[in-house]
Amino acid sequence: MATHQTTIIDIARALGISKSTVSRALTGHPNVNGKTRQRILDMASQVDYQRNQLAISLLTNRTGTVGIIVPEFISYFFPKVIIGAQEELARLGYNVVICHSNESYETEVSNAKALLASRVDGLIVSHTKETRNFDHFKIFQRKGIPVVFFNRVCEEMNVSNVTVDDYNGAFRAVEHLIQTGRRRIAHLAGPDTLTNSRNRLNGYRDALTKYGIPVDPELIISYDLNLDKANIYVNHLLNLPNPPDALFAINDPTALEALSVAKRRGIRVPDDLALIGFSDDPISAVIEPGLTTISQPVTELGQQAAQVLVRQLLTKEDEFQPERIVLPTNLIIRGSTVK
Amino acid sequence: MATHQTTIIDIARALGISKSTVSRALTGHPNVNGKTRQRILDMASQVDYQRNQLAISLLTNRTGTVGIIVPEFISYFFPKVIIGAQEELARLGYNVVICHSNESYETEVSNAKALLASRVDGLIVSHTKETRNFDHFKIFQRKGIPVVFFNRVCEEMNVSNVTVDDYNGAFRAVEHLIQTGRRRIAHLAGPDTLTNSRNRLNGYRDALTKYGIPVDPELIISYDLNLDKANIYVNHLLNLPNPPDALFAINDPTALEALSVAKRRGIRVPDDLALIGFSDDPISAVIEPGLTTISQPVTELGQQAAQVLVRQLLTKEDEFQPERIVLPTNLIIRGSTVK
DNA sequence: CTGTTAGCGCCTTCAT
DNA sequence: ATGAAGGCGCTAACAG
Repeated sequence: MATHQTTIIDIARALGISKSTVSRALTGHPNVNGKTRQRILDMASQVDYQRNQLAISLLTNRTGTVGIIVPEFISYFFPKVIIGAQEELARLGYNVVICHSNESYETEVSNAKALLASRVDGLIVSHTKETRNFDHFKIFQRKGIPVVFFNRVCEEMNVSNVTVDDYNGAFRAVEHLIQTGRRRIAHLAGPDTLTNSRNRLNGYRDALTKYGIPVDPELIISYDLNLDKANIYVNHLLNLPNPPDALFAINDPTALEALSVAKRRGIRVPDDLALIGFSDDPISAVIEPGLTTISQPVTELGQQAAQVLVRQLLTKEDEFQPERIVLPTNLIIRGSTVK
Repeated sequence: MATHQTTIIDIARALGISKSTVSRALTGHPNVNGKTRQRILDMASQVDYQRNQLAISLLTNRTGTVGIIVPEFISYFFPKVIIGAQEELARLGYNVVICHSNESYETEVSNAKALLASRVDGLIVSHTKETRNFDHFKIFQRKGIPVVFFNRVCEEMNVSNVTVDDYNGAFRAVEHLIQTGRRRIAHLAGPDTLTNSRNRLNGYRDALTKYGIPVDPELIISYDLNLDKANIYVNHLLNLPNPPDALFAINDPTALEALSVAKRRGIRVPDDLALIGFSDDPISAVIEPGLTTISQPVTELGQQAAQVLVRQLLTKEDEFQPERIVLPTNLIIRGSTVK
C-alpha cells in the first residue's frame, strides 16, 4: 500500500505561492500577510496536511522523541512507571517510544540500536536481568545522547539514575519480622545482576546483624525471577531440618507464590511462617491473608526519570552532572506477618 | 545537549572514498570491492556508525513503523495485547510506537496527529470510551495508511478489526447463571460508545429471552467504567425492593468491586448473590471466592491485529478487503457462581 | 512581506 | 568497481 501525503509544495502550487511562505504560515512565523496565512491554513486543513516530522528532524537534528526500554510490562510496575514518565514528557513537549526487551539481552541490544537509528533525543531504561555488558548503552553516552537508568541501574556508567530506597525498604521489612518475634528469616533473592536485588539483600543482612541474628547462608537463595520455579526454592527452604519462621521475598509475585506453597502444605501464615514481599502489587491487597510488603512510589519514579532526562537534555554537555535520585519506600503491614 | 552523529560522509572522508561506495557497502550492495567493503565495515563499527533512519525514511517514504494507540495500560489486558502485536510485528520487520490515550478523546486525537506526522506505515487502535467522532482515524484511511481496530471497534469505518466474541461470551455467562438457578440477573454494563459493551449487553438480553425470563430495565445499569463509582451502582441494585440474585458485570474489575460491596454488606457470594465478570483478570483466580468470568485470548488478539495489518500493508490499495476477525471466548467457572 | 537557495543524511540512477 | 548528481520535505538564512 502506497501512501500519498500532501507536502508544502502541493499547497504552494495550489495557491500559486512559494513553499517558504507556506512553511512560514504553518510554523506561525510573524512575517506573513494575514490573508495569505488564512488561505494557507484553510488549504492545509482542507487537504489534511500533516507536517513530515522526518524531514524536520533530519534538518534540525532533533526528534523531540525519548526512548524508554523496559524488561517487561505485564506486572503493574513498568506500565505505571511508563505512564508517569510519559505524562511528564508530554507536558514538556516530548514524544515517547516504548521498547520491550522481554528480559532478553539480545532484544535489548537491538532495541537500543533501533532507537539510535531513529535518533531519539534521550533514553530512559531499566535493563534486563541478563545484561552484564552495557556497551549498547555506552554508545549513547559517547554520542552525547542522555541516558537515565531507573529501578535497575548501571553502576559502571557515569549516568543519572532514579531508584527507590531498596536497601532501606528491605531493612525495615526484616526489622518488622524481627520485631514481631521471628528469628529464622529466609530471603528469596533476585539475581545479582540487578542492583535492586543486591541492595535488598544488603538491607536484609544488615537488619539481621543489627539485631544480633547471625546471617545463615543456608537461608539465602538467589533465583532468576522465573516465577515458575519459585515454588522449588520455597519448598527447599521449608524442607530444611531447621526451617525458617519467616520469608522475605524479592518481590510480591514471589511472595504470593510462597503463600500458595504454604497453603498447599498446610503451613499456617502468619502463625508458622511470616511472609513479606516487595512492591505492593494490587493482588497483595486482595488476597487472604493480605501480603505485608514494601510499597514504592511507582508513578513518581517515572516522573522523576523524565524530569532528570529533560534537565539533562537542556544542559550543555560539559556542564553535565549525573543525578542520583532515591525515592522513599514504605512498609505496608498486612495479615501475612501479623494476626 | 547536542549530539554528534557519524554519517557516511565522515566514513567516506576518513577512508578517502566517495559516500556512494560507503552507502553500497553498508547496505550490502554486491558491486563493492571486497577489501574496500571490509575497510568500510571496520571503520563503521569503530566509530559506532548507526544509519540515520530519518533520512532513509524520508527517501523511501516508508518508516517500517507501526503505531499502536490504547486507552489505558494499567490492567493486564492492553499490555498483553501490545506484547502479542509487538512480537508479531518485530518478526515481520516492523517497529512499534505505543501511544496511550488515557481514555481521553483529546489525547487520542493528538496521538493520531503525532503518528501521522511521524509517518507510521500503519495503525492499530482501540479507541477511548469518549470517542464518538472518528475523523482523526479517517485521515489515515484517506492517505492510504491501513488502520486496524481491536477490542473496541469503529463500525462506521470500512476497516479491518479484530475482536473477541463478546456477544457469545455474555450469552454463555448469563446462560450459566440461569442454569444454576438464578432468575433476577442484573447487568452492570459499560458505556454504549463501546462496541464490546453493546455486544455484551445484547448477549445478556438474548440469553434471558431464550430462557423466557423478561428483561427488566431496572436491572440494567450502564456506567462509564470509572471504577471509583462502581460501588454506587452495585449498592443501588442491592437496595432495590426486589434485588437481583445474580450480577453480570461488564468486566472483572467491576465484578471484584461488587464482590467487595457484597462482603461489606454481609451478602453471601454465591449463596445470596452470584457474580460473574468478563476478561479473566489475574486477580479473579486468587481472590476468595474465585470470580467466575469469561476469558479471552489476549495475546492472540494482538498477534492477529498485527497480522491483519501487515497483510494489508502488502496489499495494493485497490484490492483492499477489510477483514473482520472474531476470536472465541471461554467460560471459566469459579466460586462466585457455584459452591 | 515574499521568493530563492542551500542543505540535513541517505540511496539511486547515470556516468565513467 | 567507483564517483557525481539529484532529490525525499522541510526550515533558515539571504536577498529583494
